[in-house]
Amino acid sequence: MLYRIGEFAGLSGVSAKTLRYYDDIGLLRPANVDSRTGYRHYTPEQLQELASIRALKDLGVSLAEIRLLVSRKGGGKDQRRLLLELKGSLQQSMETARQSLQWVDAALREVQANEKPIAVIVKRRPSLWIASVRAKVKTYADITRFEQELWKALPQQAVGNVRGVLWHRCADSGFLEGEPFVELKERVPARSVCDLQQLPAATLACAYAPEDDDGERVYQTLRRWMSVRGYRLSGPKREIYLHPMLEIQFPITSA
Amino acid sequence: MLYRIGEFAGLSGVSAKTLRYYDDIGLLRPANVDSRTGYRHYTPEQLQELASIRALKDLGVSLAEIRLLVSRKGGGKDQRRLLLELKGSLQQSMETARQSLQWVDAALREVQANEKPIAVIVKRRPSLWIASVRAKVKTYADITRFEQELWKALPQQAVGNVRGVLWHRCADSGFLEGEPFVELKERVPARSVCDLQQLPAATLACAYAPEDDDGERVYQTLRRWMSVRGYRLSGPKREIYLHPMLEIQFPITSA
DNA sequence: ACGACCTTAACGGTGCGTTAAAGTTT
DNA sequence: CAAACTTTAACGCACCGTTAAGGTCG
Repeated sequence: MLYRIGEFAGLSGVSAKTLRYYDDIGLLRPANVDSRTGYRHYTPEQLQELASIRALKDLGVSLAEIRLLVSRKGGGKDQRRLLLELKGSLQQSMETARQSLQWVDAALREVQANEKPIAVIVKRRPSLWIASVRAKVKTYADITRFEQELWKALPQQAVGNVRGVLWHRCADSGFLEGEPFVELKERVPARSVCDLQQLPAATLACAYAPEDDDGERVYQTLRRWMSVRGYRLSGPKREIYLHPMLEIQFPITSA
Repeated sequence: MLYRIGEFAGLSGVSAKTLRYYDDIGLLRPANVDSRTGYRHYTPEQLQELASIRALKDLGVSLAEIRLLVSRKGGGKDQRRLLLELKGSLQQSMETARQSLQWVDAALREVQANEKPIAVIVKRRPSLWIASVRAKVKTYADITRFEQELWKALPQQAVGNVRGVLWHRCADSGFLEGEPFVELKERVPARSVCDLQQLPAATLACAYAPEDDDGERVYQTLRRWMSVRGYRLSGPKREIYLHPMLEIQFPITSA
């Protein structure tokens, strides 16, 4: 008993086009192909094979992976490994969805309160040579004095585009400790007024605020974003000047 | 202050190619394009806009939807609606992942026990004219007698390809009640030995067994599959003959 | 003038749906 | 002979990555 493609499609609930595609990519070859007409013929057993294929696909396995499994149908070893992998990726996608849900709920509350939701994105930044001065200050505004001092101490042609402040301690801890810095495009001789160092490469959770804003809402959002995802701070927070914007960066490591 | 595409790409963590694509599809137009050279220029504010775009994308929103949101930035109404939709789809995908996880765990146990996991697929079937005889029997094999009776009572040219049994009661309930049926390709006059009726359209959870198997494992798998997903049986179970296979179908309705 | 930028254009990959033109079966 | 099937071939979708060939900037 052999089925032609249309009947097989009807029985299996898969379109004829999909069956032809599965033939083309070698995933499910018809049991027989008429050499004169090119008509494809399938057996009832192939209904079961197709069901296995569709079940795996519904679990999110790619057709290429399914083909590997079906072709080298051998190892129970391979099967176990695939299933474990699958389990991992499913757990991952559940966790991602859970976190996204938390974000959406927070965004709904913010929209309710007529505030614009704050977007957080993750970036990788390479390490960077910088010149900086570290200072304890009473208010955020006080830090600008040190920025100017740093600026004047350096040869202009060596200064890059990136400028900002590293915050080692923030208002929560009783006093502020900031470290204005500028990127260095070239090596400069050491000097007394500032430190030369490498800002380490890092993975950063970032968000933006207008420069004239105090950014408190952004800081709060980033802190919550990290705690929801189970990240920890892995260094001083960074503020980057992008007039008229301010980019606030939290260096993170997982757990 | 304007950035060229490369610098903007570096700052935002998005590739220049992606930025060109976003320009092409009208999702993020550069603030300025040099009419002579075609160079694109971006503002710092666009970093924030881009961050919102990427945040939405990471939540699984399509670029087309994001474009709609960004362009008609008006209604908080629209925003709320989108967020609620998003919440729904996220909950859905979490639920799907949860169910898939249960399946994978079950499959792992089966592989452990050296059994081949049974694939379940869902199909929609249209309604079907059938002729049938209903009978109470002691064992599954006893039903074949009625199948032959039905077979002999019908004009061969009216009989279609689909043949099987509807099970109204199975062994669990103390006795068996089955109803062999055949598809009718054309109307036939009523006759005493069998009923003529329409098998209703249904959504079916299906799995396969070799015809010589009793199919108990398949039944058990289908029952568990339904309970995990919160489906209920919506009619008699169907067994379809596809020699040498048997397709077992549970008609389902959600919850 | 050299390298590091920028431009458009084109193909590739996934998993098919959707015509279109032509041959086969009943 | 017509209707209902089948075949291959081609384009399209989303979201870019990846060359390739050629202008621009410092």
